[in-house]
Amino acid sequence: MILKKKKIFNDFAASKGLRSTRQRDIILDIFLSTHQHISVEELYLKVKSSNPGIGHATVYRTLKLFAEAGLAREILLHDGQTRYEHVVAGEHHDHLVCTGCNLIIEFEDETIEKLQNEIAARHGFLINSHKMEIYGLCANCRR
Amino acid sequence: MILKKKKIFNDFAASKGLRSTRQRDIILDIFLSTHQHISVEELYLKVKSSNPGIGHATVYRTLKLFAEAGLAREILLHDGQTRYEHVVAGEHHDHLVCTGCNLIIEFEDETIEKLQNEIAARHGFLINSHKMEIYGLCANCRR
DNA sequence: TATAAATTGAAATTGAATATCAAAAGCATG
DNA sequence: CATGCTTTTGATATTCAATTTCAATTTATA
Ligand SMILES: [Mn+2]
Ligand SMILES: [Mn+2]
Ligand SMILES: [Zn+2]
Ligand SMILES: [Zn+2]
Repeated sequence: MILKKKKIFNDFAASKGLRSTRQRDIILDIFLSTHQHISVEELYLKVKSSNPGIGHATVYRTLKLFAEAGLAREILLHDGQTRYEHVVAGEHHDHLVCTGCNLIIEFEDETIEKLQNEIAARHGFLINSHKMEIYGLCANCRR
Repeated sequence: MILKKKKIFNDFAASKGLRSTRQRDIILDIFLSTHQHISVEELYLKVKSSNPGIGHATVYRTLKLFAEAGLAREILLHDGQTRYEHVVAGEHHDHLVCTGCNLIIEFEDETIEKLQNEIAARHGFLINSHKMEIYGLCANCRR
């Protein structure tokens, strides 16, 4: 799985004429070792702890490349921090976000996706992406 | 319609013990005269053109009050600018956003709303709000 | 190895949004 | 309509994420 993702990035890099660098390898390794929805700052700190030399700008730049390569998806919730999550080929999901404890639950709903497509078609839109987030309180935070 | 909205704000202000100020009246008038999805900066410039004395901070503060009063809804699209739209009592809609020309089309879909409620309930969530945006190219921008 | 081009990272900059705080304005009271 | 207290305002500073800059370093290719 991890190897496959590395291959995806290498192929992307090759197709774009990007050079292979130690920094990108490290950042990719660490990104792949994390769980979902990590903020750039969190990842930067993780990277820095084992590789103090790697800079802020490089982490930002590299995560954008991962998104472009299809490895990562950028998600903007309501906390002013850009987060990235892992893309699983052929899968899509949206988010339930607890405003109490920041818990994020993923869900997918085919009917909603289909309706979205219909709505876009009805208005002549060619869909590129969509975002859907439901904000509220999770079971724990309700009481 | 406009009078009704002004009353809503006045009642809100009264209930909160807020004072009535020239600035808030002006900003409300101008907000109510605009169309949907205006950014804070856009509104600020509009306000300043007829009332050069009114400051940046006051516009930000006042728009937050409008949202709190239920007159306005804050919307965060993918351009880093907070926008506000008019709230129509009892109505809700989501957005189709053209990444080519920034056209925004509003839509509502009861089935989607119902499914969202079901999903939240299934996970024990108490919904506070949700956002759903579909990004793509509008009919014009497609060609 | 030499050369050209891409990459990096410290530091500066940007841009939206908020905080600060002295001055001004609103409001209740006599 | 003056007094005194509280809220509001707005110029300015500050914050914070993110981007830009650019000299130095690294990579790829010959
Ligand atoms: Mn997710
Ligand atoms: Mn709208
Ligand atoms: Zn929670
Ligand atoms: Zn368009």
